[in-house]
Amino acid sequence: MNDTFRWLDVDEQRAWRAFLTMNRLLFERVDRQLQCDAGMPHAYYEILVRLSEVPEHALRMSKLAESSTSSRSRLSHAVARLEESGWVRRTADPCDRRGAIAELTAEGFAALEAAAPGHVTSVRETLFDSLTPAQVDQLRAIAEAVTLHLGENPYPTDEGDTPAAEPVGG
Amino acid sequence: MNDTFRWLDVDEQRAWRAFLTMNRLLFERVDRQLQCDAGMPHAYYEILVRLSEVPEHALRMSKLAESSTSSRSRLSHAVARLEESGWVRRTADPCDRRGAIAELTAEGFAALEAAAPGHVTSVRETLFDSLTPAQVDQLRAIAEAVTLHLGENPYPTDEGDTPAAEPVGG
DNA sequence: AGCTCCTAATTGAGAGTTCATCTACTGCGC
DNA sequence: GCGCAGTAGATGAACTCTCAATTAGGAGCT
Repeated sequence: MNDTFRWLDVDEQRAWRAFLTMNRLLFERVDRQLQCDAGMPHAYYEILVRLSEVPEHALRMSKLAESSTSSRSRLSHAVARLEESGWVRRTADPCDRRGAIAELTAEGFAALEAAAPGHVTSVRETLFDSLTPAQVDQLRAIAEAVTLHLGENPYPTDEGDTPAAEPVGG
Repeated sequence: MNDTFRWLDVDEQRAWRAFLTMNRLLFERVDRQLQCDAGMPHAYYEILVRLSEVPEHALRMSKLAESSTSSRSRLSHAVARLEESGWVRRTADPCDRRGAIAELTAEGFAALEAAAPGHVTSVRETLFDSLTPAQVDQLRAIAEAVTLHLGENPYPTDEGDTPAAEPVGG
């Protein structure tokens, strides 16, 4: 493509392929566990987590999309589904009537609390149990570097809003 | 879940969340690039890569599923689509008539060759350009550890078969 | 007011994945 | 040969995601 084009060298190839394999296995398991035990895919769990960490358990759709690294369209569909399940409620924003506010319901919070331990366990078993503390730190540094390089915030939650109440966030 | 249940500690939380953010951004870009420029999602590109690396450019469906870390069902659908595009051909296995053999066509190989540089460029830009060589090595080690811990082979291609011809594998 | 441009969010179609089910064939024991 | 369990793969429905189009409201200008 560029005049500086290079194939991946041997180390990069191995890293990329191992990374792909890890990702498929990891998210396959995490997703399946959540789907079975909590009735929702991981993307939806994340949305509930974001809401649970915000004052009033409510957030503008656009903010929620940012903080869950989700497209607006995806979020619309997701919240529609979560609303059907009774876990989220949508209300109009009184200040800007274009906007909608998604709010975690009591049932949604309860579902999250019920799902969290199983989810954390599966994350621990599939990821952290394999790694040394040094590797956990390396992984964080790598992920932060990549995300920042792509011009994004690695921790979309920390954008000036106040933090969590419960440690539900897996 | 266990009597040894623990929440994620602060370091683990940060690592997990940064990892999630990186993954979404990374695969979103890689997938979009391939979809736009080559007309296939990354999962399908991987299937073509696996076939291209194998003698005769042909493999039993079940072997192909293993080596692309894919479920059988997914592979069936995927190969059906790839067959429509004329990139893969399916023939019956003469030895075991339950089996089917997927074979990369000349058009499929050409499509792969055409797609490879753009794909490698996007992988480089979204991942490797952000990392030091040491981090590339750390990432590989982490991915290998996790994959092995889950009882799988980080490099499903290297299972005793002979290796690649062209460096198409991004 | 009227017009244009922009932002917020929803909607519907199309594509990919998963799950459960189904067909076809193999291999083994009776 | 017959039955039966197990394997290889395909299939259809349900679900999620993406993309493009659409609705609806705000902001600024004349």
